[in-house]
Amino acid sequence: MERKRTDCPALPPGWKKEEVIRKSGLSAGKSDVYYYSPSGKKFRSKPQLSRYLGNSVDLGSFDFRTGKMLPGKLSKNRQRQRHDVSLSKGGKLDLNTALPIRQTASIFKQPVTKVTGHPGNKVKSDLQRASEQPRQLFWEKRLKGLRSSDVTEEFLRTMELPPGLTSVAPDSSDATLLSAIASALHAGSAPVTGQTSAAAEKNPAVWLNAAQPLCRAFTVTDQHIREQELKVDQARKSLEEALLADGLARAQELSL
DNA sequence: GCCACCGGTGGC
DNA sequence: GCCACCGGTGGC
Repeated sequence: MERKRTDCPALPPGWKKEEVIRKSGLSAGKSDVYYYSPSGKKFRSKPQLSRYLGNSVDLGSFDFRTGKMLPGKLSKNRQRQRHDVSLSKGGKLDLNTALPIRQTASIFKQPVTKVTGHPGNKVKSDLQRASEQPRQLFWEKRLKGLRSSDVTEEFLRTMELPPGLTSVAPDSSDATLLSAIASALHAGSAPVTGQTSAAAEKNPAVWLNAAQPLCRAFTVTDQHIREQELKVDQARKSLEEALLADGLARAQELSL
């Protein structure tokens, strides 16, 4: 019979795809496609597969019949997906933007792992470094075009960056740089210093400091600090005045 | 009771 | 008109 269970390139090892040709009836000659999970569960439609995998997996561009990811096939779900790129329904970090992620043509997100324990490896290993996750060079480029919005889906106003901050990434806008710096501040506890090696621009594969955003090194002067202090001071004064006015208004309301 | 298999149909 | 999806059932 025409019964071939094959590996499926878009699915992890263990998943099988099967195509069964109909032998009789009005639909003889047509075929049905089934998938089998590693545990042996049979799937006969994309919705069924989707339900099983949960909403953390995007099957939008997965073609059930061929078993491949079709780049041109972005479903109507696309609009929705743009809004919650980094947070899945449960509020957990979605690996789609929790980096680094291997960019393969698989419906499953595959985190990058760093292998340091090759047998026979004579190189002295640095235990500190071995424990840290590798990061993909220029991953910040994937922040491009993403903007924050409020609950009404209205775009929020973005901040202006000080003129001293410039990007080392090719083809990078101010907005992307802002996202990259914000990500660095949010994701790590280390201070953001930017790329301190000038060689990073010429040969990023060797010299780029992946722990730092794609931002040229900058210096913070006493002047900068004073300006920032002034801003905070002004903000505090404004707040004080607002609270005072509010308190007066309430008091007046009560005495009426 | 299970499931391989084909029919029927809703949505495009 | 096509076909993805799923209901239904005959055979085991």
